[in-house]
Amino acid sequence: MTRTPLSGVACSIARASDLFGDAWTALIMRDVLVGLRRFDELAQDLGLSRKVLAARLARLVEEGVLTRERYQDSPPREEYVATEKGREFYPVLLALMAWGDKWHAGPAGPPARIRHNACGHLATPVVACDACREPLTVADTTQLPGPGGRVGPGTQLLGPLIAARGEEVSEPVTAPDTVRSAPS
Amino acid sequence: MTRTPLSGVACSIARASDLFGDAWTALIMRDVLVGLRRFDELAQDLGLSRKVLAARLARLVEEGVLTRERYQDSPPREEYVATEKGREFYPVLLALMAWGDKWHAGPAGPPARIRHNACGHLATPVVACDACREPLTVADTTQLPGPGGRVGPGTQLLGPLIAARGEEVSEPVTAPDTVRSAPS
DNA sequence: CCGATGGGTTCCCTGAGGGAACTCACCGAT
DNA sequence: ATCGGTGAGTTCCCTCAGGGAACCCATCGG
Repeated sequence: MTRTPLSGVACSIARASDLFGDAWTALIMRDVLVGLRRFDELAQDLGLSRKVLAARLARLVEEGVLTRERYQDSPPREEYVATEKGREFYPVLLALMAWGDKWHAGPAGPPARIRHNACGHLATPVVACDACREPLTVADTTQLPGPGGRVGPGTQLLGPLIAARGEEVSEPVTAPDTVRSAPS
Repeated sequence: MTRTPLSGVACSIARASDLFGDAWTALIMRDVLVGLRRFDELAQDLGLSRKVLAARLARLVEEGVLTRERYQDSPPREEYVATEKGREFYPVLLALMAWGDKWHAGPAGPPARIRHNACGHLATPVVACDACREPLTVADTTQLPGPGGRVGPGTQLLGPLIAARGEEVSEPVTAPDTVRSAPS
C-alpha cells in the first residue's frame, strides 16, 4: 500500500501519526519507556513478529526517538534507550491510556495505574492548557493557522476550514507571547 | 497481515491503539472534531482512498466514536458527528500535536495553533496530573498494576515488570480514593 | 563439544491499502 | 425529457507491508 507518506504534510498530528500511526510503535515506546529495552524482551512481551520489531526499532532509532546502545561487550549485547524526544512521547501515551481506561476498561477497572511521584497521588492524566492548567476540550478551543502553515498541494489538511477561521479571528488574541518557541 | 488484534489485551494503550494505531484514524478524528463531517470533504482533505475512508468511518461508528446522521432528506445526505467518546479523544490529538510541534516543526514553526477560549491564551497542551496539575513525565511517575490486570496468555504486556513493581510498592500509596472510577 | 542465549535476517503467503472507475439517487438548468 | 453535477459509497485490480516460522551467527557456561 505504500502507506501514503504523511511526513511532508503541514500538520503536526499527521507528522506524528506518520511515525506512531501504527499499532506497534506506540506499544514499543510504552515498553521501552517503562523499562523493557532488549530485543527479545520486547518481542515476547508484545507478541509481534521479530521482523516487524526489527523494522520498527530501526525506524525509531533513525527518527531519533530511541538509541541503540551496547550494554555489554563480551557477547555483544545491545539495548534500546529512549532519547529525550522519545521520553517526551510518554505524555501522549498517558493521554491515550487515560482515554482507553475511561472508554474501554472492563468491569474490573483499568489494567494499570500511574502514580505521580511528586505528589504521591494515583493520577488520571489530563491534557491541560499550559497557561491556566485547565483541561482542554474541543468545545473550549479554537484552531488557528500557525506560522508553518500550508505549503504546496496535498498539504491543505484543514486548509479551507482553518483559513476561514483565520479571517474571523485575525487578531492573534490577548497573549501571543505565551507561545513557546519549539526548542528543536 | 491480519493485524494482530490488540483489543483483547489488558492494556488501555493497546486497546486504544487497536483503534487509533492507524495513520488515518487519528487524522479523520481531527478533521471531524474540527468541523469536517462529510464523506467527500474528508476524502479530499485527507487524500486517502475512498475505500479506506469508508472502512475507517464504519469502524469508528461501530466503536461508538462517531455517529452517522442524516442532515438532509431530499437527496439523502449523511454526515459524521463525534459522540462524547469521540470528543474526548481530542485531548489525545492535542498531546500528539504538541509533541509533533516540538519535535517536527519546520523552521517556520508549528502549522497550527490552539486557542483556549476560557483563558484566551494560545495554548501548548501539557499532560498533567489531575490531582496537582503538574506535568507528568516518565521520570516522575511509576506504573502500578490496576484492578483489571493481566488475564490469560498473550496478555501479559508488561506483566513481569509491573508485577515486580507491584511487590516493591504493594501499599497503594497515600490517596487511593483519588482514583476515579471509569464511568463506562 | 553441546546447547543455550541475544539479536537479528530470510522465506513465503495473505490481505489491507492505493488508485481509479463505476453506481445510485436526487436535483437544477436547458 | 435529457444533461450534467453532487454526495456517498462500492467494486476491481495490483502491489507491498505484516504475520509466522525457520534460519543464522557470535559468545558463553559446563
